[in-house]
Amino acid sequence: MSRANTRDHIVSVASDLFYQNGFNLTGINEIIKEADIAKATLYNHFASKDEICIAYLETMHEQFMTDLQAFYTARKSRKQQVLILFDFLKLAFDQETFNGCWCINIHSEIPKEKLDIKALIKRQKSELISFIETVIRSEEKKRSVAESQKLAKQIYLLYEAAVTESHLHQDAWPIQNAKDICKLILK
Amino acid sequence: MSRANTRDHIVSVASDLFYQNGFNLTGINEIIKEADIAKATLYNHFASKDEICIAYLETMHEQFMTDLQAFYTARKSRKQQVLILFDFLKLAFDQETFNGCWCINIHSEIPKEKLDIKALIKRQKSELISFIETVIRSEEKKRSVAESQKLAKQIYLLYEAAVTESHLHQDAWPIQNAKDICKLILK
DNA sequence: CAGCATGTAGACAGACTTGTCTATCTATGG
DNA sequence: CCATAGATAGACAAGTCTGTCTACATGCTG
Repeated sequence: MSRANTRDHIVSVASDLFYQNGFNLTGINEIIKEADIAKATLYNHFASKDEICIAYLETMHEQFMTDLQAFYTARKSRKQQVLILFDFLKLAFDQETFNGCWCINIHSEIPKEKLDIKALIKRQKSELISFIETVIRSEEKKRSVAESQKLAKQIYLLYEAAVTESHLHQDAWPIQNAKDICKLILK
Repeated sequence: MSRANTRDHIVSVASDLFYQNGFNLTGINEIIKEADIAKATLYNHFASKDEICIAYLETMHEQFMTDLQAFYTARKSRKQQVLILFDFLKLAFDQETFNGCWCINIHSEIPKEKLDIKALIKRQKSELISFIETVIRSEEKKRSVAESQKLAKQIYLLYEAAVTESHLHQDAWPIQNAKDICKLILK
């Protein structure tokens, strides 16, 4: 591991630990041990555990949006493109590392007073809604701006439910059902 | 506080703390302080913090189902009865103490290995699905068993999304949108 | 090669965690 | 009233947490 990548390495290791075990149940000492770095190194890169949390959210989100975009782009010839959202989720669900929505997990764990983190999560969710809206508007069926925005929000809700509930129930039925509903509201 | 109610009192105090501040961020010492009891008293009633958690989930669920049933029973003359689910949620959302879904919060916080707690949450969610199914089947429109079950699951997903996302976004739009979708799928 | 930015090991501080335990007190019910 | 179940205050144990700090080492770049 070169020094140029130390920060990324820390975020990567912390991300895995946070996502699998939870933020509060992952201690600083575990991160440095897993990352094989000194504590001072960690604190050279991050002022606090909360900053690592923010880096975690940012990194996960960026990767997620990048992967989703690529998934979408590779399937641009299909009808009802937005349904790929659920196919994308199904692939994630089938991974052994799937542990639900990291944003929801963090949101459940952190104190209410951590407004910066909560605001970040909201922004990221809004970006997802915007992506969905973009996909919808790219389809043949023309809708008004208001319609598209409402539809995007509704599809977002379905997607979010599918993520959280497939994890909670340890089953894919929420994904399939959410997709079925999505087909209905697209008509 | 009479001794007959000590256990209930502990659960009540712990429930508020867990729901507002999170399970992991609420310590035993805080519970005994808030409940104004001795530590030995707490451990006389519960073998561990996990047992308090289970009592918390059971108590919250029981209260929730009781309240929901009452809410439903008081409105049995309306069409599309199942939509009251979202009205019920809106009332909860408007409470200052609203903090999302306690099951989801706990589910996000506890280690994967706590299979008993996860199983309990699943059972409780299944009870909610069953309730929704009962409501659906009581309506004029006749559906097959399979149809009712699928619809119940779909409405459940909408409800769950509405709870979690209204909390996350600190806004009621997820509730309204979920309700709109529900109207659509009921046709 | 040399200087310096960054990394190291790990001690330290102060706080907190969950659960165990003791001697004594108190509320309840017969 | 009396016996007992349950409550009390709080010490104790062993561990963990986050963040600070020191003296030294090492990798990188000019």
